[in-house]
Amino acid sequence: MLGRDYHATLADIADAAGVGRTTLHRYFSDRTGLISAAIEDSIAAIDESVADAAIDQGSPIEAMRRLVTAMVAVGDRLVFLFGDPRVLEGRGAAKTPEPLDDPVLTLIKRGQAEGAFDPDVTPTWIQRVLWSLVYTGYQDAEACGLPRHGIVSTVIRTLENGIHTSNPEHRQA
Amino acid sequence: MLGRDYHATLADIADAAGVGRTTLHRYFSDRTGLISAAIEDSIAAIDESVADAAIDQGSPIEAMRRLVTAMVAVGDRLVFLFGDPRVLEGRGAAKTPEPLDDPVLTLIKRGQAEGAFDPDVTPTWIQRVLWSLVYTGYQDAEACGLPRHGIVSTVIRTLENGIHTSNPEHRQA
DNA sequence: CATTAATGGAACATCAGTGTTCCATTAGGT
DNA sequence: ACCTAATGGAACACTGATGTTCCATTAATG
Repeated sequence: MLGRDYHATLADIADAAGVGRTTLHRYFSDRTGLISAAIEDSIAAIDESVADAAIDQGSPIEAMRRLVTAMVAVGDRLVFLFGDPRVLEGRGAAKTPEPLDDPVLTLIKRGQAEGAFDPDVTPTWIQRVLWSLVYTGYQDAEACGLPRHGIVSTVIRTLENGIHTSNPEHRQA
Repeated sequence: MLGRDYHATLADIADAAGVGRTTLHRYFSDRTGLISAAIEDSIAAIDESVADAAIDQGSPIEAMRRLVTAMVAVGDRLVFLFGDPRVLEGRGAAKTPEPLDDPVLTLIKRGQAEGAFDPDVTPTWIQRVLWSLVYTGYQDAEACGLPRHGIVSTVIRTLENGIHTSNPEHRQA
């Protein structure tokens, strides 16, 4: 719910959850409390999903494919956490939610070192592209009601090869 | 300003513009009036920039590169218009702001027909990837203060070839 | 069945953002 | 220098979201 609209009213949230607004306040002291709880929960869910992908094992390309699958699976949490930059704004250095960034960057660097990923761009850029395509794919699936595995395939395909047909003569000037 | 935060206070906006809140109300009847004006302005600016790119001419690949350059140049407007889906929500069928979608889709279809772009994904998907990478690149440039031409190159590179090194044996299973 | 805890509706004060009015000040044009 | 229009500050009412209290109702437990 908060992923779809970070500024959703507490009444709307309670409504969507099928409980009364009073009950919501009984479980979460105030709005920030609820947001914090949602953030914790999302980070935990994403962390678990990424951990399950075991991206430190196998070839970088296969690991990246598993990672994309894992990320799409928790797309709603990703949209919530990173869709609106204001969600994580207040917690800059305090509770860095990036135990998930680290293994991903490690994978990217490993892939670059092994010659699988483009070594001429920064690992951070690849990470952002990854996130960006997963986000786009997830949104697409949500909007059109497409099945997840199709989206995962498309995201992986584009992530790996871009939008060109796969002949190698087109290179940047 | 509205691009960075769609829910910015009118006082903040007036402040950022260096005028008083009263003056703001004198020029724009109400908040929706200001938003509408900003939307109109952004659409016009994007439209002009995209028109200048002349994406109906030249090879699809070159045209796409010019399009990316043009889009990054008006990145702030794009972030405002499409960053928060609620901006364009109220104006669904009324004032379709997609005179810019059409030429882009035309270019994509032309590129697919001429064998330049991946024919196995939908034009809409390519369009969303394009937008997504431009958005990501622009945000990156804003955050790190990078020069625009560098970002443009990186976006084009990733858009065309993905994150793989450019050998064609890695294909989806 | 009786007791207890949880629920959710209603009502309330509070606060922030908005839109308006009024007026003193200032910038621009003659 | 003078007149006019634009500006922006202060104050106000209004609205919607929030957080709180109180109480009737319901579900769960013995």
